[in-house]
Amino acid sequence: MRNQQQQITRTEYNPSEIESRWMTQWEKDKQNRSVIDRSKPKHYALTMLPYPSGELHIGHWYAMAPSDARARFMRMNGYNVLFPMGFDAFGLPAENAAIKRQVHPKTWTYANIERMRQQLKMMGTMFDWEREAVTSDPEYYKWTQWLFLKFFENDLAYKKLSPVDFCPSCNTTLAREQVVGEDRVCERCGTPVIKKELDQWFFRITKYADELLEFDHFRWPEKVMTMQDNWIGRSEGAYVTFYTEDGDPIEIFTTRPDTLWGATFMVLAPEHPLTLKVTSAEQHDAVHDYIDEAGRKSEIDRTAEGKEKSGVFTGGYAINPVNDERIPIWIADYVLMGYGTGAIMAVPAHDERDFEFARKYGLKIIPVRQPEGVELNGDTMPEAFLEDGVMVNSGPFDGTFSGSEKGLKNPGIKAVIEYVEEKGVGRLGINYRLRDWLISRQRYWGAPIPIVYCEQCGMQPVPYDQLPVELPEDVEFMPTGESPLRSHAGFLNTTCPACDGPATRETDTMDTFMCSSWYQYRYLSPHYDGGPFDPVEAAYWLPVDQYTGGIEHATMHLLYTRFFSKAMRDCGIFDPTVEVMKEQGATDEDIEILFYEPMLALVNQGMILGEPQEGHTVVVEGTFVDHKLIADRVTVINSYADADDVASNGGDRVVGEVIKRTDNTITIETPHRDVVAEVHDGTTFEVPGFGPTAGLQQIKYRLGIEKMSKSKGNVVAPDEQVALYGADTVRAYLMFAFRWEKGGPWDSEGIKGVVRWINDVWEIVTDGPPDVSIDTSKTDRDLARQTHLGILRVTDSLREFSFNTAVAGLMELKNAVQRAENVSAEAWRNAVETMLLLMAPVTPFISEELWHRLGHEDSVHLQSWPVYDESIAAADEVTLVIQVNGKVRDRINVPAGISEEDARAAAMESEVVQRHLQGREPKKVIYIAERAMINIVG
RNA sequence: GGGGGAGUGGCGGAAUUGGCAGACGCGCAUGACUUAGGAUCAUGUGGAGAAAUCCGUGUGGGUUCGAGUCCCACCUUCCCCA
Repeated sequence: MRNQQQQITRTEYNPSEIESRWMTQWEKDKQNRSVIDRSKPKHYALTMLPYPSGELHIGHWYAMAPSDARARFMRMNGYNVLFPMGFDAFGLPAENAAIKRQVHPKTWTYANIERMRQQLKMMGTMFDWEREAVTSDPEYYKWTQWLFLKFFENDLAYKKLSPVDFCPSCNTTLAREQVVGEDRVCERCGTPVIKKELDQWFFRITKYADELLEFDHFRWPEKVMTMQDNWIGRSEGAYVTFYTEDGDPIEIFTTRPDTLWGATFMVLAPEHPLTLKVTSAEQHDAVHDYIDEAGRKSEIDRTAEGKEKSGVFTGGYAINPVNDERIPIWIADYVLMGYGTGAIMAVPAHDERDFEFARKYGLKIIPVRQPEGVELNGDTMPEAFLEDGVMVNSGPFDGTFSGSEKGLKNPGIKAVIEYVEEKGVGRLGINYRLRDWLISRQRYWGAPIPIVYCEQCGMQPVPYDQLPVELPEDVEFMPTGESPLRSHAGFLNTTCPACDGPATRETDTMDTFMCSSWYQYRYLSPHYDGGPFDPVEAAYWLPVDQYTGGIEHATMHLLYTRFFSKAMRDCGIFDPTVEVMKEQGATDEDIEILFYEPMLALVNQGMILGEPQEGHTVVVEGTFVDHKLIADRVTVINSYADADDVASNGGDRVVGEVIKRTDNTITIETPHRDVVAEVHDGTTFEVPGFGPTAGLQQIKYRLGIEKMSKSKGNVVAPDEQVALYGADTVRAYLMFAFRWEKGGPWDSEGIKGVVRWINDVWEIVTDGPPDVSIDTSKTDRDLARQTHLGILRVTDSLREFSFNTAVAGLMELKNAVQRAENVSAEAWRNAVETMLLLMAPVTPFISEELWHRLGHEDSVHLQSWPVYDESIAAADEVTLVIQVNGKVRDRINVPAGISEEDARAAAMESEVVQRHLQGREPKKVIYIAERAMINIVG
């Protein structure tokens, strides 16, 4: 029986009313305003800021809602939490929208921000909106430009003529990582890229390559560190100089100097400056033809594995500096001028590509490393030898061990590098795959690069007091291949800061990755005008303690932001912060942490994919022309059985499931074959619920698990889900449905479990405590025990970002409270209050509402996290699991804390155990007290 | 080709890191209440079997009193880089 009085006050759960009310209240109370409070430990939680594309989609929710739950959890655990939000607002889509819809990029961007900000608030996040930063605000990009100038002053920004990847469709240059796939297409639009020579701005990220390889100071996923490691691609080896017979030096880089004695020929890139010089008269024509041909091929065509390698002998020879052998010089297009030195030494015995090349052109192969006790023969070996071995044919090094391992850790490599250095023919060399960061974009909607060009004084930085260099709003931004700023006279023409003479501005804008490389600092003081951030705020909040976001940023954003923090350090930008820290008595250790890394911990969430769906079952009537059905009428039916209800009009007719849809056809799967039906202007559609407006777009087709996209029609709109179930339910479902790191397809059935859970919680609390008069001491203790087990489970889960098990733990606790019919009001209240506290990070609105309905005045979100008490959680009785030879045979209830002897005695009394022992004496008994398990080996 | 993940019921996933496999939820089944059920409630739900019991975490081997978890080989699959 439930308490009568409480039952009267019971109301239906109405999420939209509750949520809008609390949203307003929290804002009024400034509940989420984070200010410096030195009495508490700080926790800077950060989640990647969105691009303001127009609508907040379910992926944003999936990334942000769990991050928010974690931040709220930390706040209840006594931390002073900063959890800011902003917008990465510069970028190409704004310009595309401008071109397509005749709206100004600024108008479009800021309208989107306005809308998305409201949508974000609906989510119930604890974002401190007073710290919001928008990268396209002049008060933001002023400091982006300021940082550029600092880098420029410190020789970390420079300009050079450089071939760049250019997307002819987006009409812009692309960074290396924005070109994707085997076909080398534009990341954004899929168009194949072309090469273009342009004067470009670069950041000297390669200067930090080694430092960026240090991953000691933070807790990042192994995967991200590996990806960055590969991306930087450090290789240790040697630069060795060969000479042509005419005495011209050819420098090569090799990661395997231990194979120098096996270099039987050299290969130059066709573009190598010495190519023509070494070419003999007889080979002149062949070499010229080859160079022409190579010039027409793309880099991919030239280097793709599996492609047959081609080359031409130049007729020239070089001398191998370690053994004075005369070796032929070839040219081949698989050697690229832009990589390394544009020349290689070829060691066919120990390199697959060189081996293939040597066999094809009948070049000499000399093994210089072989397994012990085996003799390799260059003429007969079937493939290059790449395994561990001992050096041979290598002069002084014969007999030295040389493994397959690369780098200085390999004794053979180390010894040979020392040898060539001593001999003066080579030196230790470290090569990186990482290139300098190209930041120039020939685009309008970005931060202008603050440089002017004066005919008298040359390139001049814009003085700091003239920042920001503002983007003019009245521009023509149709794509021309040049920056639209170039045709804007008011922007372009300026005066030289040095001589006051006429000058022109740099019209390139900065890569938006630059804006997002330092936003974590701007959040601290988005309106501060004394620098990029307020040192007082920075001294307290930095660095970021917990970062969350998508794995897709592993090698771009996350590498760039690390570079930024290190470059900023070297430009002295943190000096004022250090001063403040010192004044406040920070230890050297505290200060050191500031410089480790921008984000100390990182967790990557996965992706929400589209829900698989069956296609509509349809009746299509029309006329067959060849094998194509020209459709006059398409009728959606519930099942095949209903097909007869669709009156026939006498024409051709097909019934089946729609498995595919294009702009003007649908494919129908029938028992016999798949039929393609083409629709025309006169085709009528009958789709239940759509009436006369129904069209081809309303026909659902079969869909597997795929990324959400508008064209596939599998997009889940969070606003609709919120309208249906409330924000708490959507948040909780996203946390419950998958492992956060993994993600998965949306399941509109699966959300029901969360709906039921939330409704049950609402009922339990609004119904009030059970009305009992009998003795409740045992049931009270039971409920308290389960409550504390719940505390343990939810706490551990949230700490570990295991949101799905946190929600599972909350559901278990709800089940326990629901089942507890005979408990005292006090025990009930303890359990329910604890449950609401544990729910607060996950479902902030309903937790707050019910907390207040229990009579509290303070917000649930400002309470302390419940503390687990082991003694309350301990059970009086436990189930002893009895195994015989490792298999579970019996379970018996025994008092908790039973001794090993007693457990053993109890186990041996079990009939089942005796049966399985078949009279044998136990050889051994293993008792695991903490698992209440005993294993009898007999 | 190289590097890194991941394979557990019909499905999403748990499993205290070597100790009761399948928590929690979806779905499903049976029943109840219902004009109705895509609402709600109750019970059940890895497979086989009447039961005792046997089988079971991609496959094959190994270590161990004990393996989803550790080791070796293989298969499948996803991501990243070529």
